Amino acid sequence: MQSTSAFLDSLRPAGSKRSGKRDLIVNVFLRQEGHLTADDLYDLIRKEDQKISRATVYRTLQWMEEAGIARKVDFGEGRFRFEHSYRHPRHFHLICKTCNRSFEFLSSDIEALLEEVASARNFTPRQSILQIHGTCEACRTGRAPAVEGGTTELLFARDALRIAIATERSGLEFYSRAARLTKDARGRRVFERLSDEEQEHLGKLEARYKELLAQDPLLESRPTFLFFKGAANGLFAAGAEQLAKGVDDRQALMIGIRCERASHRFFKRYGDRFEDSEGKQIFLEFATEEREHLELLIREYRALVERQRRRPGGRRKTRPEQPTA
Amino acid sequence: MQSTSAFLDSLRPAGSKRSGKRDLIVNVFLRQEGHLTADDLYDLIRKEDQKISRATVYRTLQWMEEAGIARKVDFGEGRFRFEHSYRHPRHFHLICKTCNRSFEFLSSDIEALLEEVASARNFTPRQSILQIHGTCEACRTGRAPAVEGGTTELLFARDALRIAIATERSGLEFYSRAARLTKDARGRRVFERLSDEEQEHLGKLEARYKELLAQDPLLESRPTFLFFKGAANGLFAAGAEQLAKGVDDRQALMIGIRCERASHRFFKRYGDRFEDSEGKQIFLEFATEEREHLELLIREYRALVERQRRRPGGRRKTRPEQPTA
DNA sequence: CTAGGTGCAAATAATTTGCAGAGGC
DNA sequence: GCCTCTGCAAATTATTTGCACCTAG
Repeated sequence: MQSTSAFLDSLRPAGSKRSGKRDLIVNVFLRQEGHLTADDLYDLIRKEDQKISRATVYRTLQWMEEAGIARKVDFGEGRFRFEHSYRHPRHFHLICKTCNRSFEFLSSDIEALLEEVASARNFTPRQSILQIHGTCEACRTGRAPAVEGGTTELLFARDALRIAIATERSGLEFYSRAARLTKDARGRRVFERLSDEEQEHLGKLEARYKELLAQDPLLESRPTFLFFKGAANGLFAAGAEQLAKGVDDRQALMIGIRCERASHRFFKRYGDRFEDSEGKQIFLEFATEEREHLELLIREYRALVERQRRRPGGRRKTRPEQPTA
Repeated sequence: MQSTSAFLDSLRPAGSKRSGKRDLIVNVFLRQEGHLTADDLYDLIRKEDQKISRATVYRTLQWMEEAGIARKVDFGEGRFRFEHSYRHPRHFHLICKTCNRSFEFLSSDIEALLEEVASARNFTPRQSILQIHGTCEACRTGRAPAVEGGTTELLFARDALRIAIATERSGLEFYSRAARLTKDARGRRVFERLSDEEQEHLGKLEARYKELLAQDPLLESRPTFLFFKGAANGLFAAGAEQLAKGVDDRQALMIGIRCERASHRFFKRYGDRFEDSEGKQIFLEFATEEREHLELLIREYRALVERQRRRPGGRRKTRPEQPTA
């Protein structure tokens, strides 16, 4: 965590002064893992400096919120709790009413549905709060679970990386199959090129995944943080299946376009969520790469349609779909 | 609303006394539509009786919560609001940070995902809070929307009835098609019978839907309350499509079983949600009917497998699936 | 030297509680 | 008559603020 102080300096708003008290409070706060009440934090601070008052803790908490270091969360207890947002994406909560602990998760599926609901109601969403209240495993069974949660940053990186890898695998499958099936020579070359790129990128991602595992030996056995059904077999899996059923060159390109678009959107969404960390890099790089593929495919699609129009082949009932970025 | 008082009497817990003050507070509360703070309610009460104190309002609110008349909701404003739960299913909220109004919705899709998340984390969910904070249409565009929300009870009944009707339509399609395709005479008769039942039930549901519309002429144009993608074309739609692709008698029964089970679950889930109202009747009746169909199909399935086992036809690689309720 | 930052004590805001009297059953 | 309900005022809890003093830039 050596970059923490650099991060803090960068976030210090203009016209604010350094102060030993504040630094102490911020540091103690960032050292904690869970969701603290103002009083929890006050007690912790008091252990290191008897002379800090409650008011200062409250004021610093407010300052941290404005600075984007802390997020205020409300678990319906009649007082607020705070979680730090440094390398800690926005997420949802499971809240145990027995032990008052809370667990974090994210669901791409739910987030997509939330967007649909908001849009159906002509509502502009800014932030969503989702809490599942109930009883955790430990409180129900009376003994500690085999593996604890671990840090959110690592879990998030792990899950997104898994999705990225599955996507690359299915993309590789898709493009190499498409290259085999495509009759049009130019289109085939495009698919071959993309297949090579997916292959290369896949290698990189797998290396990153290994690095991640090295940081926490139990990482693979920790519970899921990011739920995303659509990506279980990769975002290209459905496309690859469609290819097997037989499609023409134009359709193959269109399927590729849809898959790349889904993939780009996914990585853009979650890349943006990271405040500042290695994870952000991975996802945004990925999103950019997918966007380039997408644009390449769209150009190819347009070119193919144009060539077919000039040299019409079989009859065609409807005008071919027009792709958009 | 003439059954309100009967409802209240039934909910009055043992060892509690009638009191004019309390009755007044409860009645004023139930007359309101939105989400009131304790103070909003106090102000309203004060208009009718100057001599009621804040403490009594708070105490009555607590009593109403215990009695199941009111639900405490927390929109993160630092104080609680209350909504009445009489004929008012649990739901989620869209909260406008500009005008502080809130809008209600429900999503079967999201609820299903929430259950999956909880189960993946070995968490026993008791209640979920879902709030989308943002800006409502009126605040964004500066003018009132064409049609307002209406009462939740009617909207819920409307949406669930639409889903029920779509389900019956697709069920009818499924069973009549299955009856045409089934070679086994006994199986065919089962499908014919179910087809007739769906037909009859469909008529009933459509009549109920018309009654609902009579209660609110704008009902059809009001925004969606209950979101459920899976049911857009009815819960049997996918099954009917599979039939078209060609299946044998046993597979047709199995598809029917799956569809009935999905349908039973859906109506059970939302029927249970209604505290007490006509809607509850509709859904629970429906759930019961679907359950009976389900059991009939399972019996038939077992009988068919048994007959086929005794008089083996073609070779079969795997043992046929065993259905469960 | 001056705009913040800090401690202390008092203020606020929502909600709860102790207590004595009022009123159902 | 007993037990619950009610009003009033005081208490409680989480959080904020006024003010005098302190300190970094």
